[in-house]
Amino acid sequence: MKGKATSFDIAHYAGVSQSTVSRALRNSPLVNEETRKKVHEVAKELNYKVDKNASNLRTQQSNTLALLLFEDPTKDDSQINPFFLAMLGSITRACANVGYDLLISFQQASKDWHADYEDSHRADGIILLGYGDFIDYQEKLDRLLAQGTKFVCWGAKITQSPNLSISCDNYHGGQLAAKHLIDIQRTNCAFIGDASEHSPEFFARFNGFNDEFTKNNLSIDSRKIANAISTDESGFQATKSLISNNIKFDALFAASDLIAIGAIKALTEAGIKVPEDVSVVGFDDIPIASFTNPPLTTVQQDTSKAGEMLVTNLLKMINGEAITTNTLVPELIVRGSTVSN
Amino acid sequence: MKGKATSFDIAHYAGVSQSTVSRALRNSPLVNEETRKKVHEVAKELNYKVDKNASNLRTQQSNTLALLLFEDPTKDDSQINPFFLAMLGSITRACANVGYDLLISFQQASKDWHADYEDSHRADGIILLGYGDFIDYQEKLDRLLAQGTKFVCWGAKITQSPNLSISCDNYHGGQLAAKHLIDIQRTNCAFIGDASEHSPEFFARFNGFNDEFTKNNLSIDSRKIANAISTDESGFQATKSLISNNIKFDALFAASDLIAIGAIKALTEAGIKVPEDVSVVGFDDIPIASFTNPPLTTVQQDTSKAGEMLVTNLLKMINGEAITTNTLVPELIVRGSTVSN
DNA sequence: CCCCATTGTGACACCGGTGTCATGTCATTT
DNA sequence: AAATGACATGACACCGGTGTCACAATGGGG
Repeated sequence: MKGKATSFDIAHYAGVSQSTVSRALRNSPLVNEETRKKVHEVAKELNYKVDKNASNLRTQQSNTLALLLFEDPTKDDSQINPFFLAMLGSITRACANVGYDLLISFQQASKDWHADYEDSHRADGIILLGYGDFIDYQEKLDRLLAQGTKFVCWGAKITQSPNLSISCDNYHGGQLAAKHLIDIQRTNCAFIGDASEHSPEFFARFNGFNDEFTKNNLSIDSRKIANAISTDESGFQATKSLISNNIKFDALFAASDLIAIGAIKALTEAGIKVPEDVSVVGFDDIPIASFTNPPLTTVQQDTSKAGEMLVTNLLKMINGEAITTNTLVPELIVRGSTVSN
Repeated sequence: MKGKATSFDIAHYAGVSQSTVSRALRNSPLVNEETRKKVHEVAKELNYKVDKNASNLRTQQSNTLALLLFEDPTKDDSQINPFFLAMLGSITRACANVGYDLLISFQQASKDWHADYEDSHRADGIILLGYGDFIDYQEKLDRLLAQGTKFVCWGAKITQSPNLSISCDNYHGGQLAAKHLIDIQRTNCAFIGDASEHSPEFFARFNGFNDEFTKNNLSIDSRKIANAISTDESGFQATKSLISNNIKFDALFAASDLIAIGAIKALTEAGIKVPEDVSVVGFDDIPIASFTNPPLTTVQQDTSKAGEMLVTNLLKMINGEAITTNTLVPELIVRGSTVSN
């Protein structure tokens, strides 16, 4: 036997037509039980596998989803944001559970990525994963929308069609962090992240945090807010600049765990003790979080559920079903960076 | 315009035949420069993208690689081994660099996974990634080999065709760990991992380690060897059992960082100080390693290079070219778990 | 005994490209 | 002016399945 077996080969050996082979292999009720068995037998013997390209071409669907990962451009090229890595893992699993393949691709925001996968019929739908800043992509997202491409977004705000966007309840997460710090009486608080609508996720976290403070007749001093993107390096620099400007605080809320890790490093290097002098709260609960020194108190996003939600919602869209949930409830995980034991 | 544009639509609007469109879009030298431009113009206007299924079907290749990840069965379902996650990231990048798509799939060792992707023409080649224990898969690997499926393996020993296997020089890595411990005069050493050929990677690490000790007229007491799979939990339990058996040692070599992290936890809980009482060396240098308390001294595998090597070697195989390198040189990273500063 | 419904199967068009071969045009050679 | 070749393009078979339609065989009801 040269090359791979085709359905014609099976047909030949099973003594039926190619049509029947196709039907039998897909367990169509139209074929006789006996022929069905026979065909399956021969197929197994010849190690036959349906050619996905042919099948996809004919049915016009691929049973494949594409995952596009956008990264902070300043990131070291070999390191991926651990939160996304965790999401990637859970999305992969979620896809496997529903029998879909997953295509993965890293994208530069600048590139002409939009819809490439779905347009070329490589995937039935697309999952977009990037830290917050989707405003730059708005135009491209609009185009996807106009083209009728099926996609879901993590964290982004898509005003025209809010269902496309799936995210953790970042506002509530911010509140949780604030409540905790108020509980432990650390109310002179700094914020490291991006308190502007440019980063919708970070902004929501900040707003929840800030509103909770306000509700308790407290406030965040605007001088204690420093910008950072989601890397430990950026968090390190931002915190260092606060310290060197001689700004005092006894608590610090970081918009992400990586930022928090950088912040802890900056504090420690400056001889400021965590949590004795400054309590630090992060956001995400990345795997590293429980291994830092001290272990990081953080607002947990359940990546496992998140991945599942992205996949199931996308499939619902593809199948024209209604989407019911698109928000994930975060949870506060208290560890040693806020309270010593 | 209903549905997506096809090459016939382009042909119609550009006033040429469909054949010419196909040629023009692939920049065939056969078409006139002017028509080429015209066709590209129309294609762009209609937002045309080549249908990959049709194209792949005709050319019998997919420009896609498949990555199969095998995991330790005892693993928590939502957590992926960080080392593999890092590899996944680098493989993804390496694929992107050479213009290939990457299909990702998690597999149970028991499942009938072999060659599914390549047989069904979804991928041109397969990358197998799993921690060591490929002996169980030998039969399946043989079948892949017999079928002529193109694939590469991380870490596995494939005796019939050693080029298929790509790995870090685990033996040398073990030597590095041993040299370091001997240097700092910690020679009463325990080993946690699997010192049997059942886990080829762990076994090689142990052998390198052990041989280096022997070379220096030292030895590893066999009672100080405990089995563990590559999870922190398993490392924790194994170390705990050594301690509770009242076995004394002043150094510990763990076959992987996760094991080392579990070991440190067990030691700390038992009131044994790292590194003052026991120096701990891991293997892999996963991202967490530098954040543990104390930071972990470990043998680094350059995942970035590893991913690249897997991809380029696989492509060489697909294209029938010779493979030159299949070994990665590890490097010792000294941190606080062996020497205090 | 004829009609019609049911069941199982084969023939065939079709999905949207790619590659081969044939054809046509024009400039160059003899 | 006829022959040769280069260049540009169109027609068409083909990749390997899927879905529709036609048709044969069987069985039950009128």
